[in-house]
Amino acid sequence: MKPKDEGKIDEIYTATLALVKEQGLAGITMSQIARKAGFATGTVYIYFANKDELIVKLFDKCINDYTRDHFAGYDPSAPFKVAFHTIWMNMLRYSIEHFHEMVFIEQCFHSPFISEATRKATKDRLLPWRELIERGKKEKLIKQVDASWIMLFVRGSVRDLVKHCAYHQLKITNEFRETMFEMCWDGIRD
Amino acid sequence: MKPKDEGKIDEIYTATLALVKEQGLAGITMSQIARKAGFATGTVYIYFANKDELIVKLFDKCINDYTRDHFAGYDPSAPFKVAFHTIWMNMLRYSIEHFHEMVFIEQCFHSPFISEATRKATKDRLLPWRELIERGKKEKLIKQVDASWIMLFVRGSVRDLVKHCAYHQLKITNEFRETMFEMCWDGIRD
Amino acid sequence: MKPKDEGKIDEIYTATLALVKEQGLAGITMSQIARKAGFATGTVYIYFANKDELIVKLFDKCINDYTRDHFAGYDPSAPFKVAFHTIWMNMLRYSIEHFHEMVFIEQCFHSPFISEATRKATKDRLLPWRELIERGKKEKLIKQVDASWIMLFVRGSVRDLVKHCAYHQLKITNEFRETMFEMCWDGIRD
Amino acid sequence: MKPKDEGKIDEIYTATLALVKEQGLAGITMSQIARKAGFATGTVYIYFANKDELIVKLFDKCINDYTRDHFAGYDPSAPFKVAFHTIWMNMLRYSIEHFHEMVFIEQCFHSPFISEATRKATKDRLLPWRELIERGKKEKLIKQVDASWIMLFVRGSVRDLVKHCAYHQLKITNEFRETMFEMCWDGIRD
DNA sequence: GATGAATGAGCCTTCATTCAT
DNA sequence: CATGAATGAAGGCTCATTCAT
Repeated sequence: MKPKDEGKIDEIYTATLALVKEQGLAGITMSQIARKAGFATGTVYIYFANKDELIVKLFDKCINDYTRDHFAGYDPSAPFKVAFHTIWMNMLRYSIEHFHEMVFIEQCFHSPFISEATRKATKDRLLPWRELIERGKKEKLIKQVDASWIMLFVRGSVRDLVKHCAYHQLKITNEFRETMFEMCWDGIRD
Repeated sequence: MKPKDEGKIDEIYTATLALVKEQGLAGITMSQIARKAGFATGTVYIYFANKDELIVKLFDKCINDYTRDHFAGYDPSAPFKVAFHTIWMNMLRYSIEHFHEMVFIEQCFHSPFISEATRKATKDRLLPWRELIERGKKEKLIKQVDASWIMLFVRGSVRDLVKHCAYHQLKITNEFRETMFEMCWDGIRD
Repeated sequence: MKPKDEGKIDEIYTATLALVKEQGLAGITMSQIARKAGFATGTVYIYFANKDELIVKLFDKCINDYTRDHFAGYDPSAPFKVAFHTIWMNMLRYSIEHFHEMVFIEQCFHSPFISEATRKATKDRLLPWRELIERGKKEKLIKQVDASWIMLFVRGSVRDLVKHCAYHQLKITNEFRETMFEMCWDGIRD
Repeated sequence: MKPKDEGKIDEIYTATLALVKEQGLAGITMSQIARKAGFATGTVYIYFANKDELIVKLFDKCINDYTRDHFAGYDPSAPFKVAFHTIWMNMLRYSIEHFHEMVFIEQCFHSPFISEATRKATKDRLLPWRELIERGKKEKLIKQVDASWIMLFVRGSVRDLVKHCAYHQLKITNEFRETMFEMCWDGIRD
């Protein structure tokens, strides 16, 4: 008996992400995905009930990875700026290494695939990040501004920088990283 | 093709933008657009040769408006920070008042509708903005960082802030505007 | 403007019935139906939301016609045997002239298309027929047997006779009609 | 192909008949059959080359049983009415005890599975039944009517009565049997 | 010009059949 | 033999586009 090969799920995910990056959510087809992943159309339906489920499950996985990666090596007891730096760099790294995922998540937010509920659930996963910002405010290290605004300010700038680099095939140097970090930091510090 | 009723084009545009905001580029259909605009499917084809042309023309119009609006009331001979403030506020205002357009542009960037050439042509239109940044660098008012990075840093943060406000139906107060401006400004100033 | 041509519905029905007679409900396809009716596949979907709806609506129409036709020229105040004769002949005529419909109804009864509720609703429509049988019993003209059994005895024999004739392309003469009627009548009379 | 486990064939048959009764020939799938029979899809293909063969062989088996059962305990030398009674009761018993088979046979007649030839071959198997009818005519015990008509008259009424009982879960009493027999008999006797 | 019915190519999905284990 | 994952042809349905009114 041939057991279900769960590894195929990742191949399907990878193929989907690549196609969405190239063509957007509009216009990708199940047969394209299957072809790119290297098997027959029907095979995709062994692992996913339908296109919708494939997109939604991939979305969930991406959101999971995205939020989890923020906190790699994060030590909440470290000094604020150190902790902030850790998360900021994680955010940057994820965006660079998972550019396809970033694009996919963005496209999903305005699509018939993702429900309002899913959209809203996403932000709860970044609670420790929000708490860190609040701590920074309490320690008078950063501006007394609504934490959401700080978070968005940081994420928005990171995202557009990464996109730019991705589109223009720029290598992202350590110098770039630190320069960008300084800009963010200067923007929010008290 | 010289249609009598030029206003219909705008109604088609408005309908399209609203639908894309709700459902993304994926899943909008010509008949949906027509219905939302208030006329028959065939009518859309009197004003646009096909779906592709509709999307591309709307994209062009959006990019045009977007870039043009940056420079409303912009006086290149004003002091740097004043000029920068003008453009920054224009950018913010556009993003707020034309949220649908912003979403649409974003979705188009990863879609089969927009070619690589179109994508790249966009940035030429912001030349005066780039020149202003270069001037700020020369006047040692802002950091000695690649102008593109400054531009992206600014735009990215503005975009995510506006998105957040749009999704959460937050009113955007003058206090908010100035606070955000301060963050951007502190981020880039020397 | 091209108005919806309701006549197309009948053409679709006719095509469907012919195909079901030839191939059974199993194996008829929407494109076959469309081709036989003489238009494109998509056209069928202008008049019916999906295959299911097409089958169910056709089934309803057939049941309607079938039951209605029983009572053509039926005079409840006529002597029992005359009234019975009228309905019996109507039943026979319908089965002969609407052989396709008969086959279709039969196939639907054991199909995923027809619900239990629909199945049960059908028999209510033959109430006057049942009442006539009850009257015959009261007048001691026919056997004191459950009315359903009488009805089924009659319908079953008629159906199989008609099927036989249809399959063997036999002409149905008046002599045949009267002979068959006599058999039925002798079977149930007291 | 000499499969070890001949019993599996019967399980496949039983599963198929049950499914056809529930859903009709339309809409039954090989995997449904396999699941209902209790093994894997591929297993069915060890015993039958394909779906077509499965249906046709089952059809043949059903027709065989059906016709064979007519003549259980049948003594051609018995008086006509006794012999007729025997066969009539056999026919009724089969229809009751093999209701699924009856439905299946009926569905097959209008399906792409059964050829015209198969359809016609069926009736040859009832030759002794036809001969008995002819004998009854010669003995002036029954009406001088085409034997086929007599046979169909009898079979049709039996079938619909049984269907009715099956659908309404009625118990079939001996009284019912004899009453029905009387109706048939009165219908055909001279 | 405006309409919306008609068209048919193409997408999602199912399912008969095969085949590696 | 038995299994059920893999395959891909074919069917249901959608939707961009055309065209008769």
